Amino acid sequence: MRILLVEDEPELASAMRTALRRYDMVVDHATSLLEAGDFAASESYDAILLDRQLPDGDGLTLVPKLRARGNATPVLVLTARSDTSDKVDGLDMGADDYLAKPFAFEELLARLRALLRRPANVQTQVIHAGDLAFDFGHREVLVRGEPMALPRRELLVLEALLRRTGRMVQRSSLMEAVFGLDDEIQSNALDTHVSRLRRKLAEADGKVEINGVRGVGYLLREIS
Amino acid sequence: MRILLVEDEPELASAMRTALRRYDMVVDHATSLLEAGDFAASESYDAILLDRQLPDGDGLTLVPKLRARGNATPVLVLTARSDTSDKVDGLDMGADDYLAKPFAFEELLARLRALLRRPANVQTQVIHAGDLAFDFGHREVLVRGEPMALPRRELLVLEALLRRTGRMVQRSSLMEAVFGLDDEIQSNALDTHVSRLRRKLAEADGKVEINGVRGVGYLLREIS
DNA sequence: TCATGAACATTGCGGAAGCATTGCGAAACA
DNA sequence: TGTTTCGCAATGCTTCCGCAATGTTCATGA
Repeated sequence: MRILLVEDEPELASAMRTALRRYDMVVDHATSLLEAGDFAASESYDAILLDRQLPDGDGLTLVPKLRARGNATPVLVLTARSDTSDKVDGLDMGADDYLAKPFAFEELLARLRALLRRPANVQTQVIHAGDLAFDFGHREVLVRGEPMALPRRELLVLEALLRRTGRMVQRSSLMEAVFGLDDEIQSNALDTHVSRLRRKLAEADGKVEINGVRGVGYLLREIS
Repeated sequence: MRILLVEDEPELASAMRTALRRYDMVVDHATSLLEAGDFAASESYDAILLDRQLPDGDGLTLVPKLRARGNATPVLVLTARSDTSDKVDGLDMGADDYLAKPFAFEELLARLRALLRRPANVQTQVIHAGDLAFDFGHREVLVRGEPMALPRRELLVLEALLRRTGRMVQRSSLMEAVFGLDDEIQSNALDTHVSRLRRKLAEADGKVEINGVRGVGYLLREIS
């Protein structure tokens, strides 16, 4: 579990960090709104613990920014103020829960657990063809739901072909997708990979086929 | 929005009902645990407002029953008691939020809105694979019911893999889960942990296996 | 239609890159 | 302060990859 702690008071921050670590959480620590925004943008967290009183503004203002960026990370807001209208603000701005300081650490933990209970599986783009599913985000090929191990280069070939299922992919464009720019390949390495991929697909799936077209390139086709 | 209100005190119940209606919520009203259970089983609600002090027992006991039936309706617990340990109880039993009486109606509404915004809490607290059970609430691994001690880093690896049992977990994503940001690991530390974890799993369980996939990452698989 | 050459297909091989495992010293923890 | 755990580096091992050799297909032209 990875947590972003946004708290400028050094003592409290350090105590919380230690306590959270005791529960096997990996904690990143930001001390300002600005820093917090950067962290949240560049890393991915399971939850954010957010103090309101920060040197460069009200922590709450971070929440709508995150949401606008499509970041749905659960946010637990910590604050010294505890009257009702403040709570309402926090929850209405898209925070997920609210905890008034001072708090018992146990309660913090329990609330955190409640937030983390939600599914953590990030949805990524998946392309289907035949009985194949290619999960781009996780760089994984599934055959009828079962993962199939593929070497890196073959995976790249398959990816490039699947992105244009049923249509031609130029040889040059395949080369670029598989080898990039830096490698200067001077053999039939590409053909080799295509060949090996073909065999594996035939064994595992049998419903897709890679056709070569002389002088042009390759295309992947579903066979009926 | 359809709400189930579980509250035996007639006056309070009536007031809440009226207030909720004003916000266009459809309210069903139960006055006992038994009745609440029936309602929840036969109808479907967007949220449940649950008093703890009911004529036939502690309202909280309803929550695990619901969850066991696969009912993931958000539950907001209302109670006169407000010390920390009670709150922890409530949240750990699967309730989603907690509000101490007396409360401002505005806060109730804000918390309710926050609950309704959440994606349904479907994920269990415990993940099973082979003879393993990973209890997220208590941060503990059980092998055939017996607790198994694991160092922090290995536990993090296992957790990350179990959250996607049978599917790829990218190396980078594992690194994040295990080390976070601040550590700049420049060795094969991750491989080390995976290796040690492998050995322990093989000894203790034998029904799960961690497969490495070159250039991509790892996946945890149940072996048949 | 057949000969011919060019482009693609397949397969084995050696070097290399990536992973697995283990011991060790330092750091964290109790 | 004794114990556990962690990061690291050294070692051995498996897999992968580019290559080249060989086989196959296909278009072309006589």
